[in-house]
Amino acid sequence: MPDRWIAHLDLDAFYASVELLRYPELRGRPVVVGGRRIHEPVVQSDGSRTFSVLRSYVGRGVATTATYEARALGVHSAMGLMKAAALAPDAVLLPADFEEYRKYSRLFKAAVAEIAPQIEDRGIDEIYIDLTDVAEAREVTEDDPYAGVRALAERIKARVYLATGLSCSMGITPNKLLSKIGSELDKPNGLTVLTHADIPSLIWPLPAKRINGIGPKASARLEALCIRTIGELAAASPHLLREQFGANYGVWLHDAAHGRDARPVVTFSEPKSISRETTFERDLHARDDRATLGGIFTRLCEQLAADLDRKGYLAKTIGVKLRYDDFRIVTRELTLEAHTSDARIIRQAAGRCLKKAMLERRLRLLGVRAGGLCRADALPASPADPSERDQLPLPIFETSPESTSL
DNA sequence: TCTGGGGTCCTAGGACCC
DNA sequence: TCTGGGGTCCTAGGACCC
Repeated sequence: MPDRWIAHLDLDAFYASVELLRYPELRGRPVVVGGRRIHEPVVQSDGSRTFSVLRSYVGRGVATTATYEARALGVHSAMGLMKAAALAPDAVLLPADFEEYRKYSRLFKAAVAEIAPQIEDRGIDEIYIDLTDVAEAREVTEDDPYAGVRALAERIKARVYLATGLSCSMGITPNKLLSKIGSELDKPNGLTVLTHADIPSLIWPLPAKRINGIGPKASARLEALCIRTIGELAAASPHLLREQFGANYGVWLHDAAHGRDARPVVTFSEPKSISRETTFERDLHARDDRATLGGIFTRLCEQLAADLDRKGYLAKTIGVKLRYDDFRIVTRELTLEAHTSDARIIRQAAGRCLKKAMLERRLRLLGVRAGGLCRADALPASPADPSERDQLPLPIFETSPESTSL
Protein backbone atom coordinates (compact mmCIF):
# COMPACT_ATOMS: atom_id res chain seq x y z
CA MET A 1 0.00 0.00 0.00
CA PRO A 2 1.55 3.38 -1.00
CA ASP A 3 2.08 6.08 1.65
CA ARG A 4 -0.36 8.43 -0.10
CA TRP A 5 -3.37 8.08 -2.38
CA ILE A 6 -3.67 11.17 -4.58
CA ALA A 7 -6.41 11.49 -7.17
CA HIS A 8 -6.48 13.69 -10.25
CA LEU A 9 -9.96 14.29 -11.57
CA ASP A 10 -10.91 16.18 -14.68
CA LEU A 11 -14.20 16.61 -16.40
CA ASP A 12 -14.49 15.17 -19.90
CA ALA A 13 -14.57 17.83 -22.68
CA PHE A 14 -15.93 20.15 -20.01
CA TYR A 15 -17.29 23.21 -21.87
CA ALA A 16 -18.70 21.15 -24.71
CA SER A 17 -20.30 18.71 -22.25
CA VAL A 18 -22.04 21.57 -20.42
CA GLU A 19 -23.37 22.78 -23.78
CA LEU A 20 -24.70 19.28 -24.52
CA LEU A 21 -26.71 19.42 -21.28
CA ARG A 22 -28.38 22.54 -22.68
CA TYR A 23 -28.72 21.29 -26.25
CA PRO A 24 -29.18 17.50 -25.96
CA GLU A 25 -30.12 17.30 -29.64
CA LEU A 26 -26.41 17.88 -30.42
CA ARG A 27 -25.32 14.68 -28.68
CA GLY A 28 -23.35 12.50 -31.08
CA ARG A 29 -22.50 15.40 -33.40
CA PRO A 30 -19.12 17.12 -33.63
CA VAL A 31 -19.40 20.30 -31.52
CA VAL A 32 -16.76 22.98 -30.97
CA VAL A 33 -16.90 25.72 -28.33
CA GLY A 34 -15.04 28.96 -28.96
CA GLY A 35 -14.89 32.19 -30.88
CA ARG A 36 -16.55 35.49 -30.17
CA ARG A 37 -20.18 35.68 -29.18
CA ILE A 38 -21.72 36.13 -32.60
CA HIS A 39 -23.08 32.68 -33.27
CA GLU A 40 -25.72 32.03 -30.63
CA PRO A 41 -28.24 29.29 -31.49
CA VAL A 42 -31.50 30.65 -32.95
CA VAL A 43 -34.86 29.34 -31.73
CA GLN A 44 -37.32 28.68 -34.57
CA SER A 45 -41.10 29.22 -34.42
CA ASP A 46 -41.65 25.48 -33.91
CA GLY A 47 -39.34 25.54 -30.88
CA SER A 48 -36.45 23.78 -32.58
CA ARG A 49 -33.03 25.39 -32.64
CA THR A 50 -30.65 26.08 -35.47
CA PHE A 51 -26.94 26.25 -34.85
CA SER A 52 -24.01 27.90 -36.55
CA VAL A 53 -21.58 25.57 -38.22
CA LEU A 54 -17.83 26.02 -38.35
CA ARG A 55 -17.68 26.66 -42.10
CA SER A 56 -19.48 29.99 -41.68
CA TYR A 57 -17.04 31.31 -39.10
CA VAL A 58 -14.77 34.25 -39.90
CA GLY A 59 -12.39 35.73 -37.36
CA ARG A 60 -9.59 35.23 -34.87
CA GLY A 61 -11.19 32.84 -32.42
CA VAL A 62 -9.72 29.54 -31.27
CA ALA A 63 -11.42 26.34 -30.22
CA THR A 64 -11.71 26.19 -26.45
CA THR A 65 -13.08 22.65 -26.37
CA ALA A 66 -14.23 20.06 -28.86
CA THR A 67 -16.47 17.06 -28.30
CA TYR A 68 -14.90 13.65 -28.89
CA GLU A 69 -16.73 13.49 -32.24
CA ALA A 70 -15.00 16.74 -33.29
CA ARG A 71 -11.65 15.54 -31.93
CA ALA A 72 -11.98 12.49 -34.12
CA LEU A 73 -11.93 14.89 -37.09
CA GLY A 74 -8.68 16.43 -35.87
CA VAL A 75 -10.03 19.45 -33.99
CA HIS A 76 -8.43 20.14 -30.61
CA SER A 77 -8.42 22.99 -28.13
CA ALA A 78 -6.31 26.09 -28.89
CA MET A 79 -6.67 25.39 -32.63
CA GLY A 80 -7.64 28.41 -34.73
CA LEU A 81 -11.29 28.16 -35.76
CA MET A 82 -10.48 28.83 -39.40
CA LYS A 83 -8.21 25.81 -39.39
CA ALA A 84 -10.80 23.79 -37.47
CA ALA A 85 -13.40 24.75 -40.10
CA ALA A 86 -11.22 23.25 -42.81
CA LEU A 87 -11.13 19.94 -40.89
CA ALA A 88 -14.75 19.86 -39.70
CA PRO A 89 -16.86 22.32 -41.72
CA ASP A 90 -20.15 20.83 -40.53
CA ALA A 91 -19.27 20.82 -36.83
CA VAL A 92 -21.58 22.94 -34.69
CA LEU A 93 -19.93 26.05 -33.28
CA LEU A 94 -21.13 27.40 -29.94
CA PRO A 95 -19.92 30.52 -28.12
CA ALA A 96 -18.29 30.01 -24.73
CA ASP A 97 -20.50 30.82 -21.73
CA PHE A 98 -18.06 31.07 -18.84
CA GLU A 99 -20.67 31.96 -16.25
CA GLU A 100 -22.43 28.69 -16.94
CA TYR A 101 -19.14 26.74 -16.80
CA ARG A 102 -18.20 28.36 -13.49
CA LYS A 103 -21.57 27.32 -12.11
CA TYR A 104 -20.95 23.67 -13.04
CA SER A 105 -17.39 23.96 -11.75
CA ARG A 106 -18.67 24.97 -8.31
CA LEU A 107 -21.23 22.16 -8.40
CA PHE A 108 -18.74 19.41 -9.18
CA LYS A 109 -16.18 20.59 -6.62
CA ALA A 110 -18.84 20.79 -3.92
CA ALA A 111 -19.99 17.27 -4.82
CA VAL A 112 -16.46 15.89 -4.46
CA ALA A 113 -15.94 17.77 -1.19
CA GLU A 114 -18.88 15.91 0.36
CA ILE A 115 -16.85 12.72 0.06
CA ALA A 116 -13.24 13.92 0.21
CA PRO A 117 -12.58 17.48 1.42
CA GLN A 118 -8.82 17.72 0.73
CA ILE A 119 -9.10 19.34 -2.70
CA GLU A 120 -6.61 21.37 -4.71
CA ASP A 121 -8.11 23.59 -7.39
CA ARG A 122 -6.37 23.28 -10.74
CA GLY A 123 -8.67 25.45 -12.78
CA ILE A 124 -12.27 25.27 -13.85
CA ASP A 125 -12.44 21.57 -14.71
CA GLU A 126 -9.63 19.89 -12.75
CA ILE A 127 -8.77 19.08 -9.16
CA TYR A 128 -6.36 16.99 -7.15
CA ILE A 129 -7.83 15.15 -4.17
CA ASP A 130 -5.83 13.74 -1.27
CA LEU A 131 -7.58 10.47 -0.42
CA THR A 132 -4.91 9.28 2.03
CA ASP A 133 -7.02 9.96 5.12
CA VAL A 134 -10.29 8.69 3.68
CA ALA A 135 -10.70 5.37 5.47
CA GLU A 136 -12.45 3.67 2.55
CA ALA A 137 -9.32 4.03 0.42
CA ARG A 138 -7.48 1.61 2.74
CA GLU A 139 -9.98 -1.22 2.45
CA VAL A 140 -8.73 -4.33 0.69
CA THR A 141 -10.24 -7.56 -0.52
CA GLU A 142 -8.51 -10.88 -0.86
CA ASP A 143 -7.94 -10.54 -4.59
CA ASP A 144 -7.60 -6.74 -4.90
CA PRO A 145 -5.48 -4.55 -2.62
CA TYR A 146 -6.93 -1.49 -4.38
CA ALA A 147 -10.60 -2.46 -4.03
CA GLY A 148 -11.19 0.29 -1.48
CA VAL A 149 -9.66 3.09 -3.49
CA ARG A 150 -11.45 1.92 -6.63
CA ALA A 151 -14.82 1.88 -4.88
CA LEU A 152 -14.14 5.33 -3.46
CA ALA A 153 -13.31 6.66 -6.92
CA GLU A 154 -16.49 5.19 -8.39
CA ARG A 155 -18.47 6.80 -5.59
CA ILE A 156 -16.88 10.21 -6.35
CA LYS A 157 -17.57 9.84 -10.07
CA ALA A 158 -21.19 8.89 -9.38
CA ARG A 159 -21.63 11.85 -7.03
CA VAL A 160 -20.21 14.25 -9.64
CA TYR A 161 -22.57 12.82 -12.25
CA LEU A 162 -25.54 13.10 -9.92
CA ALA A 163 -24.72 16.75 -9.14
CA THR A 164 -23.93 17.87 -12.69
CA GLY A 165 -24.86 15.26 -15.30
CA LEU A 166 -21.18 15.33 -16.35
CA SER A 167 -18.71 12.48 -16.62
CA CYS A 168 -15.11 12.73 -15.49
CA SER A 169 -11.90 10.75 -15.66
CA MET A 170 -9.74 9.94 -12.66
CA GLY A 171 -6.20 8.83 -12.05
CA ILE A 172 -5.27 7.60 -8.58
CA THR A 173 -1.64 7.03 -7.66
CA PRO A 174 0.84 7.86 -4.88
CA ASN A 175 1.44 11.42 -6.18
CA LYS A 176 0.12 14.31 -8.28
CA LEU A 177 2.50 13.79 -11.19
CA LEU A 178 1.50 10.17 -11.76
CA SER A 179 -2.20 10.85 -11.12
CA LYS A 180 -2.24 13.59 -13.76
CA ILE A 181 -0.80 11.15 -16.29
CA GLY A 182 -3.08 8.40 -15.04
CA SER A 183 -6.29 10.35 -15.53
CA GLU A 184 -5.51 10.61 -19.25
CA LEU A 185 -4.90 6.89 -19.76
CA ASP A 186 -8.59 6.02 -19.81
CA LYS A 187 -10.81 8.77 -21.21
CA PRO A 188 -13.65 9.67 -21.23
CA ASN A 189 -15.36 8.45 -18.06
CA GLY A 190 -12.33 6.40 -17.05
CA LEU A 191 -10.56 5.34 -13.90
CA THR A 192 -6.91 4.35 -13.58
CA VAL A 193 -5.29 3.21 -10.34
CA LEU A 194 -1.56 2.64 -10.44
CA THR A 195 1.48 2.56 -8.17
CA HIS A 196 5.24 2.80 -8.60
CA ALA A 197 5.38 -0.86 -9.61
CA ASP A 198 3.38 -0.01 -12.76
CA ILE A 199 5.71 2.74 -13.95
CA PRO A 200 7.87 0.65 -16.33
CA SER A 201 4.91 -0.95 -18.10
CA LEU A 202 2.36 1.89 -18.11
CA ILE A 203 4.29 5.16 -17.85
CA TRP A 204 7.64 4.64 -19.56
CA PRO A 205 6.22 3.90 -23.03
CA LEU A 206 4.42 7.29 -23.09
CA PRO A 207 5.89 10.34 -24.86
CA ALA A 208 7.90 12.62 -22.55
CA LYS A 209 5.53 15.53 -23.16
CA ARG A 210 2.78 13.69 -21.29
CA ILE A 211 4.55 14.80 -18.12
CA ASN A 212 2.92 17.93 -16.76
CA GLY A 213 5.75 20.48 -17.01
CA ILE A 214 7.34 19.22 -20.22
CA GLY A 215 5.93 21.50 -22.89
CA PRO A 216 6.66 21.99 -26.59
CA LYS A 217 10.11 23.61 -26.06
CA ALA A 218 11.49 21.08 -23.59
CA SER A 219 9.96 18.27 -25.63
CA ALA A 220 11.72 19.45 -28.80
CA ARG A 221 15.04 19.78 -26.99
CA LEU A 222 14.65 16.28 -25.57
CA GLU A 223 13.89 14.92 -29.00
CA ALA A 224 17.07 16.52 -30.30
CA LEU A 225 18.82 14.33 -27.71
CA CYS A 226 16.92 11.30 -29.05
CA ILE A 227 14.76 11.22 -25.91
CA ARG A 228 11.16 10.67 -26.93
CA THR A 229 9.55 8.54 -24.23
CA ILE A 230 9.39 8.89 -20.48
CA GLY A 231 11.37 5.65 -20.27
CA GLU A 232 14.14 7.10 -22.41
CA LEU A 233 14.12 10.16 -20.15
CA ALA A 234 14.37 7.92 -17.09
CA ALA A 235 17.35 6.15 -18.63
CA ALA A 236 19.12 9.39 -19.60
CA SER A 237 22.21 10.37 -17.65
CA PRO A 238 21.32 12.80 -14.84
CA HIS A 239 24.57 14.57 -15.59
CA LEU A 240 23.53 15.14 -19.21
CA LEU A 241 20.12 16.43 -18.15
CA ARG A 242 21.64 18.90 -15.68
CA GLU A 243 24.09 20.03 -18.30
CA GLN A 244 21.40 20.55 -20.92
CA PHE A 245 18.56 21.92 -18.79
CA GLY A 246 20.19 23.48 -15.74
CA ALA A 247 20.47 22.14 -12.21
CA ASN A 248 16.86 22.61 -11.14
CA TYR A 249 14.99 21.55 -14.25
CA GLY A 250 17.51 18.81 -15.05
CA VAL A 251 17.07 17.14 -11.66
CA TRP A 252 13.31 17.58 -11.87
CA LEU A 253 13.19 15.90 -15.32
CA HIS A 254 15.05 12.89 -13.97
CA ASP A 255 12.83 12.60 -10.88
CA ALA A 256 9.65 13.07 -12.90
CA ALA A 257 10.59 10.30 -15.32
CA HIS A 258 10.99 7.97 -12.34
CA GLY A 259 7.58 9.00 -11.01
CA ARG A 260 8.96 10.81 -7.99
CA ASP A 261 6.92 13.77 -6.77
CA ALA A 262 6.50 14.82 -3.13
CA ARG A 263 4.35 17.93 -3.72
CA PRO A 264 1.44 18.13 -1.28
CA VAL A 265 -2.17 18.75 -2.24
CA VAL A 266 -2.58 22.48 -1.51
CA THR A 267 -6.12 23.26 -0.43
CA PHE A 268 -5.83 27.04 -0.29
CA SER A 269 -3.73 29.69 -2.02
CA GLU A 270 -3.97 33.45 -2.50
CA PRO A 271 -3.91 34.81 -6.06
CA LYS A 272 -0.63 36.46 -7.14
CA SER A 273 -1.98 38.50 -10.02
CA ILE A 274 -5.19 39.45 -11.80
CA SER A 275 -5.27 40.55 -15.43
CA ARG A 276 -7.45 41.49 -18.37
CA GLU A 277 -6.42 41.32 -21.99
CA THR A 278 -8.05 41.43 -25.38
CA THR A 279 -7.13 40.51 -28.93
CA PHE A 280 -8.48 43.00 -31.46
CA GLU A 281 -10.67 42.11 -34.43
CA ARG A 282 -7.94 43.65 -36.60
CA ASP A 283 -4.45 44.86 -35.74
CA LEU A 284 -4.44 48.44 -34.45
CA HIS A 285 -1.83 51.17 -34.65
CA ALA A 286 -1.10 53.51 -31.74
CA ARG A 287 -1.18 56.51 -34.09
CA ASP A 288 -3.88 55.66 -36.62
CA ASP A 289 -6.26 54.01 -34.16
CA ARG A 290 -5.53 56.11 -31.11
CA ALA A 291 -9.17 56.73 -30.16
CA THR A 292 -10.12 53.05 -30.50
CA LEU A 293 -7.08 51.91 -28.54
CA GLY A 294 -7.65 54.55 -25.87
CA GLY A 295 -11.19 53.35 -25.35
CA ILE A 296 -10.16 49.69 -25.14
CA PHE A 297 -7.25 50.52 -22.81
CA THR A 298 -9.46 52.47 -20.42
CA ARG A 299 -12.09 49.74 -20.43
CA LEU A 300 -9.47 47.06 -19.60
CA CYS A 301 -8.29 49.17 -16.65
CA GLU A 302 -11.86 49.66 -15.43
CA GLN A 303 -12.57 45.93 -15.71
CA LEU A 304 -9.36 45.13 -13.85
CA ALA A 305 -10.25 47.61 -11.09
CA ALA A 306 -13.73 46.06 -10.83
CA ASP A 307 -12.18 42.56 -10.65
CA LEU A 308 -9.89 43.68 -7.81
CA ASP A 309 -12.80 45.23 -5.91
CA ARG A 310 -15.09 42.27 -6.42
CA LYS A 311 -12.45 39.81 -5.23
CA GLY A 312 -11.31 42.10 -2.41
CA TYR A 313 -7.68 42.72 -3.43
CA LEU A 314 -5.41 45.72 -3.82
CA ALA A 315 -2.43 45.81 -6.20
CA LYS A 316 1.04 47.25 -5.73
CA THR A 317 2.35 46.72 -9.25
CA ILE A 318 0.61 47.51 -12.52
CA GLY A 319 1.78 46.20 -15.86
CA VAL A 320 0.80 46.14 -19.51
CA LYS A 321 1.19 43.41 -22.09
CA LEU A 322 1.42 44.05 -25.82
CA ARG A 323 1.36 41.57 -28.63
CA TYR A 324 2.59 43.00 -31.91
CA ASP A 325 1.30 41.96 -35.30
CA ASP A 326 4.34 39.68 -35.65
CA PHE A 327 3.23 37.90 -32.43
CA ARG A 328 6.11 39.17 -30.34
CA ILE A 329 5.08 39.90 -26.76
CA VAL A 330 6.49 42.60 -24.53
CA THR A 331 5.55 43.47 -20.97
CA ARG A 332 6.20 46.61 -18.95
CA GLU A 333 5.41 47.09 -15.30
CA LEU A 334 5.95 49.50 -12.46
CA THR A 335 5.53 49.42 -8.71
CA LEU A 336 3.23 51.95 -7.08
CA GLU A 337 3.86 53.91 -3.88
CA ALA A 338 0.74 52.40 -2.31
CA HIS A 339 -1.65 49.55 -3.00
CA THR A 340 -4.71 50.45 -5.04
CA SER A 341 -7.81 49.18 -6.81
CA ASP A 342 -8.69 52.60 -8.20
CA ALA A 343 -9.41 52.52 -11.93
CA ARG A 344 -7.95 55.98 -12.53
CA ILE A 345 -4.70 55.22 -10.74
CA ILE A 346 -4.43 51.91 -12.58
CA ARG A 347 -5.13 53.68 -15.88
CA GLN A 348 -2.48 56.27 -15.18
CA ALA A 349 0.15 53.71 -14.13
CA ALA A 350 -0.63 51.52 -17.13
CA GLY A 351 -0.28 54.57 -19.36
CA ARG A 352 3.21 55.14 -17.96
CA CYS A 353 4.07 51.49 -18.66
CA LEU A 354 2.86 51.87 -22.22
CA LYS A 355 5.18 54.83 -22.78
CA LYS A 356 8.13 52.51 -22.07
CA ALA A 357 7.13 50.21 -24.94
CA MET A 358 7.73 50.43 -28.66
CA LEU A 359 4.52 51.60 -30.35
CA GLU A 360 5.54 51.81 -34.00
CA ARG A 361 4.34 48.33 -34.95
CA ARG A 362 0.70 47.42 -35.17
CA LEU A 363 -0.75 45.80 -32.07
CA ARG A 364 -2.71 42.58 -32.00
CA LEU A 365 -3.37 42.40 -28.28
CA LEU A 366 -3.40 44.73 -25.31
CA GLY A 367 -3.53 43.63 -21.67
CA VAL A 368 -3.37 45.14 -18.20
CA ARG A 369 -2.17 43.25 -15.15
CA ALA A 370 -2.27 43.86 -11.40
CA GLY A 371 0.39 42.18 -9.26
CA GLY A 372 1.80 42.47 -5.77
CA LEU A 373 -1.67 41.74 -4.44
CA CYS A 374 -2.78 41.97 -0.86
CA ARG A 375 -6.22 41.50 0.65
CA ALA A 376 -8.11 44.78 0.87
CA ASP A 377 -9.13 44.00 4.45
CA ALA A 378 -5.53 43.29 5.47
CA LEU A 379 -4.52 46.91 4.96
CA PRO A 380 -5.56 49.99 6.97
CA ALA A 381 -8.08 51.86 4.83
CA SER A 382 -6.47 54.82 3.06
CA PRO A 383 -9.20 56.90 1.48
CA ALA A 384 -7.96 58.06 -1.90
CA ASP A 385 -7.73 61.83 -2.16
CA PRO A 386 -9.94 62.75 -5.11
CA SER A 387 -8.29 66.15 -5.61
CA GLU A 388 -4.97 64.38 -6.08
CA ARG A 389 -6.45 61.86 -8.48
CA ASP A 390 -7.96 64.52 -10.67
CA GLN A 391 -4.54 66.07 -11.15
CA LEU A 392 -3.10 62.97 -12.75
CA PRO A 393 -1.35 63.84 -16.00
CA LEU A 394 -3.13 63.13 -19.25
CA PRO A 395 -2.09 59.60 -20.09
CA ILE A 396 -1.11 58.00 -23.33
CA PHE A 397 -3.96 56.88 -25.63
CA GLU A 398 -6.17 59.67 -24.28
CA THR A 399 -8.50 60.72 -27.03
CA SER A 400 -8.34 64.49 -26.58
CA PRO A 401 -7.34 66.15 -29.87
CA GLU A 402 -4.49 68.21 -28.35
CA SER A 403 -2.75 65.14 -27.08
CA THR A 404 0.58 64.59 -28.80
CA SER A 405 1.72 61.84 -26.51
CA LEU A 406 2.23 59.63 -29.51
C1' DT B 1 -7.64 33.56 -42.89
C1' DC B 2 -3.05 30.87 -38.79
C1' DT B 3 -2.55 31.18 -33.48
C1' DG B 4 -7.78 33.35 -26.85
C1' DG B 5 -7.68 34.68 -22.07
C1' DG B 6 -6.44 33.78 -17.48
C1' DG B 7 -2.92 32.29 -14.60
C1' DT B 8 1.92 30.32 -12.07
C1' DC B 9 6.74 29.77 -11.61
C1' DC B 10 11.60 30.43 -12.88
C1' DT B 11 15.69 33.04 -14.37
C1' DA B 12 18.63 36.84 -14.53
C1' DG B 13 20.56 41.43 -14.10
C1' DG B 14 20.77 45.74 -11.67
C1' DA B 15 19.80 48.71 -7.65
C1' DC B 16 20.36 49.25 -3.05
C1' DC B 17 21.36 48.15 1.73
C1' DC B 18 24.06 46.08 5.46
C1' DT C 1 42.93 52.34 -2.58
C1' DC C 2 40.86 48.00 -3.39
C1' DT C 3 37.91 44.51 -2.49
C1' DG C 4 33.98 41.40 -0.19
C1' DG C 5 29.75 39.01 0.33
C1' DG C 6 24.50 38.33 1.29
C1' DG C 7 19.67 39.66 0.97
C1' DT C 8 15.77 41.84 -1.05
C1' DC C 9 13.27 44.41 -4.39
C1' DC C 10 12.32 45.64 -9.11
C1' DT C 11 11.85 44.63 -13.94
C1' DA C 12 11.57 41.75 -18.35
C1' DG C 13 11.14 37.66 -20.61
C1' DG C 14 9.91 32.95 -21.23
C1' DA C 15 8.04 28.24 -20.46
C1' DC C 16 4.15 26.05 -19.17
C1' DC C 17 -0.72 25.00 -17.73
C1' DC C 18 -5.99 25.06 -18.04
